[in-house]
Amino acid sequence: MNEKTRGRPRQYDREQVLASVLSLFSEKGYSATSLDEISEAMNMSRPSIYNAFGDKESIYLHAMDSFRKQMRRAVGKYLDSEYDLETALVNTYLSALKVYFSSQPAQGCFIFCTGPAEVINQPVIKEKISDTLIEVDEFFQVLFTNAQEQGDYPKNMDASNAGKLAQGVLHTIALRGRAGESQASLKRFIEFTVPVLCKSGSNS
Amino acid sequence: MNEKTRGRPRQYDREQVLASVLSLFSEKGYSATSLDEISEAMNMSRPSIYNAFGDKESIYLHAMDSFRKQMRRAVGKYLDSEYDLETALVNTYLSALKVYFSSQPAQGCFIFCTGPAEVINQPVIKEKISDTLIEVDEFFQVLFTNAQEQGDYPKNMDASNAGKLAQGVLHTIALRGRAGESQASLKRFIEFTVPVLCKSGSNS
DNA sequence: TTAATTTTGTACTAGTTCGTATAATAGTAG
DNA sequence: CTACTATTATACGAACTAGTACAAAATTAA
Repeated sequence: MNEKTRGRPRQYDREQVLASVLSLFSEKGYSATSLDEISEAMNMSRPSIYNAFGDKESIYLHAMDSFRKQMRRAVGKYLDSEYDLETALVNTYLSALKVYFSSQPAQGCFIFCTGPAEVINQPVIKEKISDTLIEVDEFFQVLFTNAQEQGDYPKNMDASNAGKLAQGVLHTIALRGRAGESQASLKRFIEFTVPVLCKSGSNS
Repeated sequence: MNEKTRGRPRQYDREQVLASVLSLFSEKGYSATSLDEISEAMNMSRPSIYNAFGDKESIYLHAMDSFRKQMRRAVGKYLDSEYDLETALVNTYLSALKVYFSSQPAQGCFIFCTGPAEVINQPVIKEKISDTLIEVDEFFQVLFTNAQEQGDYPKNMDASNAGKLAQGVLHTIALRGRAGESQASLKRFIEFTVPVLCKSGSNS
């Protein structure tokens, strides 16, 4: 790619304005956020936004991608590591919790707190959420599969559903945080939950 | 209360129009639903709606109450019954699943799929969601406490957090259903999950 | 009948919504 | 210095928005 391109140079930084609009959408949700507010948050004129990111739905999809990247950066390291299952799960949840509580008041998971409302009439958003579910399910499934190989988790357990349940914990933490439950309370919940997810040894 | 009241009689049935608007809000979420659409769905003129239910936010709150009643009717019976813990949990989840998949496409839980988006800027909705979380947590906690008394669940386990985890399963099922995951897949997930919730006997 | 009361229907308003047409601006290429 | 290209700014428009003023309608009470 060329270092310098022709035409008037951009005044905005792509990552930065995406972070701004992600924060805005995370606060107000998709439908309640107007393009005027988006324009102000991004510090870009409306036509510039359209030129750069497309229409409102497309901006929202970009924000979803941005959030997913942020989460991957936060928890990706627990995938290919020497952590045992329990440690990996606890660290993953605590890292997620940090993101969910990174603003005041806590806003939980951008995708699972603001996305589902739009799903029925916005097939593209539905698709993106479904895709996110699959990615996170696979993330957790890998943790359980690795643990099975290392004798850390019973081999007769279904790692796929175990992964889904592990993501379920993420969902409820996200919702609860946004609804006002305290971070301390959710940490206690995590401490209770992780052993339950791991030590279901006496299963059929 | 009087059987016959003065004034022009109502043309609408309260329960019926609440069901209509609940269905509409469930599909589109709070912010994306206009009063024109509400008016059409309820088959009531705008001023009549204001007279009966107040402004848009108030209508939404009424819809939330209506949904909570519906869920209580669906799962309340598993509270004071002779069911053992595992059966009560499975039945509760399957009953919820029935509600979540009662329309095409599945819309999941009205409250936890459409509510969280509005929470940050609508304190009253946040309050109602928080209240719902507490009620459902207590519902599940009772199941675990009863099981402890009957020797069905280890007494050294924290029934409160167990209840929260049990509601978490509800959250993830609701989200996943709305995002397109199949009912059959979620049933398999429930079958996997319930024993995990119940049989964590070898815990510290 | 007449008055009082409640619901309903029409019509309106002031503000907001998303998206775009058009032109100015700021750089590169030759 | 002239073309070319990409981004930005101004301004607009047609549609929709939540909420309400006002009068008509339908009932009960006296």
